[in-house]
Amino acid sequence: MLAVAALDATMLALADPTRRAILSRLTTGEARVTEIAAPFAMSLNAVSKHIRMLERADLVSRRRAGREHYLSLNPRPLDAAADWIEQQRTFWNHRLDALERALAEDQD
Amino acid sequence: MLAVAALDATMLALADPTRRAILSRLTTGEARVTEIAAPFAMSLNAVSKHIRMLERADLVSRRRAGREHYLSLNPRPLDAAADWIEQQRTFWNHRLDALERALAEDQD
DNA sequence: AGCATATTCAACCGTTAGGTTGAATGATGT
DNA sequence: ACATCATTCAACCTAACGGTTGAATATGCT
Repeated sequence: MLAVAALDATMLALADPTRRAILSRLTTGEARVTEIAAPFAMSLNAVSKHIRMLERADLVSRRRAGREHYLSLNPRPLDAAADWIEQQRTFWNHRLDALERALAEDQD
Repeated sequence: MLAVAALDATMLALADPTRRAILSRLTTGEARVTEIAAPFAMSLNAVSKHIRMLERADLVSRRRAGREHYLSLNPRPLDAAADWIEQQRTFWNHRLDALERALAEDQD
């Protein structure tokens, strides 16, 4: 139950291109909210909200240093997302293998 | 441009748990709309809409046989999604390596 | 103390997601 | 021809998303 809900939150967080860009930015290392917001053609507030969603999905964590908030990436939830996709491909390939075998039998 | 938009559509389609369940179902092979809808506690119409979104993301394609529509999985767009996630992890690890080297230097 | 900076909170707005119900379309079977 | 089955279309609803602006909060600087 909890694992499923966690994947839901992760996938939802990844659905938005701005949030994906924020995560990419954070692979380089920590950054403050203002720094993260700078490249985007939207208000600081909008970016702040995106960051909050990333925190809810536990993809980002926050370290307060006075008035500055340093965000950092937490890549662990990405594992479950990658696993899900990998599973789909695995099952898909199994099915294709079965199809191939069936076709081979037809030729006999 | 197009590649980015395609990833957007894929990620958006994957964001919903019902749609992910539909994709999982389709790894087994083709299925009709009614069959796909059966397990879900929602109307056929709702599932039909989800399927349309999956088609828009090119994750599912449709073969009409009389009044029955057979859906099948197209896993190719998943590659880009998996690649994106893998990139994040790669960059993240590079950054950690750099950190380790920095710490090692500090000890000299 | 007073001003500037970093960030969030709160209220609002337009669009879309996700669902419903009811009617329309189109193919099947008798 | 007719009733049934498979699916979509259309209209509607509510909640959430993604954005805005303006005020609040808290820290830092001089």
